[in-house]
Amino acid sequence: MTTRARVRDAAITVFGNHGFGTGVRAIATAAGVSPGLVIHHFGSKDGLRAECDEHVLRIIREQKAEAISTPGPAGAMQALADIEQYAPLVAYIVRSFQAGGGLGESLFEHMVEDTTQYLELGVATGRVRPSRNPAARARYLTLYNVGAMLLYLQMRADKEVPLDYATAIRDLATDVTLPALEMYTEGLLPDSSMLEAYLATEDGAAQAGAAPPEHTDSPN
Amino acid sequence: MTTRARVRDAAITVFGNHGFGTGVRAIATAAGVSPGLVIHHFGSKDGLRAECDEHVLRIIREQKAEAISTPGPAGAMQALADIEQYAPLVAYIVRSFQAGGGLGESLFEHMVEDTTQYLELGVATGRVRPSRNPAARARYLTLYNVGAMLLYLQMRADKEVPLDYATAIRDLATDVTLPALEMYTEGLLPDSSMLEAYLATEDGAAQAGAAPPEHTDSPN
DNA sequence: CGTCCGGTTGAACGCGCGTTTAGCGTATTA
DNA sequence: TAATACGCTAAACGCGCGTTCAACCGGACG
Repeated sequence: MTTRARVRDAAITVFGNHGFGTGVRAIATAAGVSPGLVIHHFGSKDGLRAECDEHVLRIIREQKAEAISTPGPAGAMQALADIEQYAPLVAYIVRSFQAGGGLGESLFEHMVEDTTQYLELGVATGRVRPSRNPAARARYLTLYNVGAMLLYLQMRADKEVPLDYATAIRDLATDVTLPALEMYTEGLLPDSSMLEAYLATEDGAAQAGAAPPEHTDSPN
Repeated sequence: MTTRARVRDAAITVFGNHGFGTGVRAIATAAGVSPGLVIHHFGSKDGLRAECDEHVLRIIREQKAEAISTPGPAGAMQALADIEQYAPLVAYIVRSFQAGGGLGESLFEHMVEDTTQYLELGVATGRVRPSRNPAARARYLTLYNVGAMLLYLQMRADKEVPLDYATAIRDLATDVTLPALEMYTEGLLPDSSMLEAYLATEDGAAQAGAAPPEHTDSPN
């Protein structure tokens, strides 16, 4: 394994555990090299960061991103099996979302796409109710599930300890599964008056119009 | 208005617009004073940050936090009226959630409490379906709505421009209202098999057991 | 064997950070 | 009026940051 790759992997781990504010010297120490060599290989700290982003994205694309791109409580179960193995990657990704950079947005768009296909399949096989605007629903579900997970992890990570993502996500699943399933099967509102009122507005009609305008209450 | 308060308010604005990494000198310039005076008044940068947290929390408590503590698409509408006025506070709060600190958690717990009462009222008046575990549902709804909003705002804020929170939140409402209302009224799953399967498990029974074990499908 | 060249080091540089300190000006007080 | 306390500034200090640079080392090559 080349030194360059060793530095890159060490950077991913250190960035993930301590944030992008960590100094080059700490990364160099973790990789067992000198600070100057890091700059020599990657040009600058930003260059290193960019190469880390690229590498993480490449790994995820290779693995088809199944572990994180399947939202909802169903896919989360089997994802826990892999998450221990990819813990440094997960930490890095969480930091990337929090810090802004392009990687978070890129991953998010992938997840939206995967969710869209996942929901389409569910609708086709009758396991998911159809929507007036499938694209908006897929984006909504992705935004809410990813956002909630990030907030949950971040509130847990306030302690200095690097945080065990596997157990944290397990705890999240424990806390969330019942209300999520309730929501998914029974909804929140006892009747459809609010939805109909919204659909009667100009905005509501426009939003629903992006999908087939006819709407069926029961699938199959 | 005392100079101390002017520095504090300038710090809230600058922290909100450019993050907590901003230097003391920038805050001092924004407040029209010297860097040394900032330290002289607040002891250290952390002391200043703590006083900002305290001040923000006090303002929100005074205003009963109605603008941000009522989740769901209903309360968000009237909140937009006030949000322009409190834009610096909102920016600071968003930064606080992203950066960790105690303020985010504190606000979150307040929101959970408010959501609990809000949902209880809705259930009592028949406008919201009852839950097997109202506490878990309130926490779930708060976590998901706050998390989604933070993620949405943060992905929008990637540009250097300070970001207009009023229009951003309006856009979020536009994107989310239809799928959210669909979800709230019709759910996602066509039948209750998954929910029943989960309730049959040990975990599911334990989670549902925290609420009154009998469950009614229709309110009133 | 001599030469060269890429990988690597350790020391140094410049910079901006948070913070300290000495001193100034002004208003209050005896 | 003289003394004092306080708000405030300007300059500096020490530190850690990202980055640069001269030198070194070991193997490839003529």
